Amino acid sequence: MMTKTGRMRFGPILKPSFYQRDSVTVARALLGKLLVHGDAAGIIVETEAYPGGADLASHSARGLTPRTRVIFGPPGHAYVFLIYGMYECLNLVAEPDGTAGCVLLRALEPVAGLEQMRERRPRARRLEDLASGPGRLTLAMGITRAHNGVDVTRGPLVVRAPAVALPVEIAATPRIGIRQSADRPLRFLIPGNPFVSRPAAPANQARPQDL
DNA sequence: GGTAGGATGGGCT
DNA sequence: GCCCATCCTACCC
Repeated sequence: MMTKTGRMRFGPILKPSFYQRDSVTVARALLGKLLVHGDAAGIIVETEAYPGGADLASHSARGLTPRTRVIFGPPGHAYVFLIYGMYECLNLVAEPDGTAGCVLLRALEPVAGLEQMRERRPRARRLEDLASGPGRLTLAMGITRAHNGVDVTRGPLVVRAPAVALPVEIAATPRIGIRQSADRPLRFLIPGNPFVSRPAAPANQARPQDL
């Protein structure tokens, strides 16, 4: 989904009903949508589903705590947490209110506010490295733990549909950097997109006839 | 091209 | 006290 020509046009903000589905459905449906924060925006090209319940990789697996409260709350809100003492990761809460489940946003293809994003990521040499990883994504977009719990169906941090929806090919792979439930194919990405944090292994790439 | 190791702090046992 | 849903640098082909 390289958009070398012209300006990306934004469609409507995704409504709470978009998020009020199971986390795997939401993780797949978010591919090709636009994360927008102020002037900065990017196409979501890589996600991971963190269903609650039996998935021990999910923060919510061990129940309701001060940290996991947001994940059990209403859909369409941001869950932001600190990882490795240094970086922050943005999730979008899925599932109905009272049920745990969220989607980690792992990589964006930047389409707007590039100058601002480069200022926030002075070390990123290539455009492909600006937001290609969960920690890089939050840095580039100016998202911090101050955004934990905010409603992403009402600005300034929102997800929008593109003005012209395009069919999105989806590949599924194991999630990155986890030990529990490491084999479950709950990472979703647009195969061949150069902005993903890591390419899918060829054997795991969905072919057009599989969709 | 590749990988090993360190930085750094909150959550939970 | 241990475990991380990570990133960057140094160093080695």
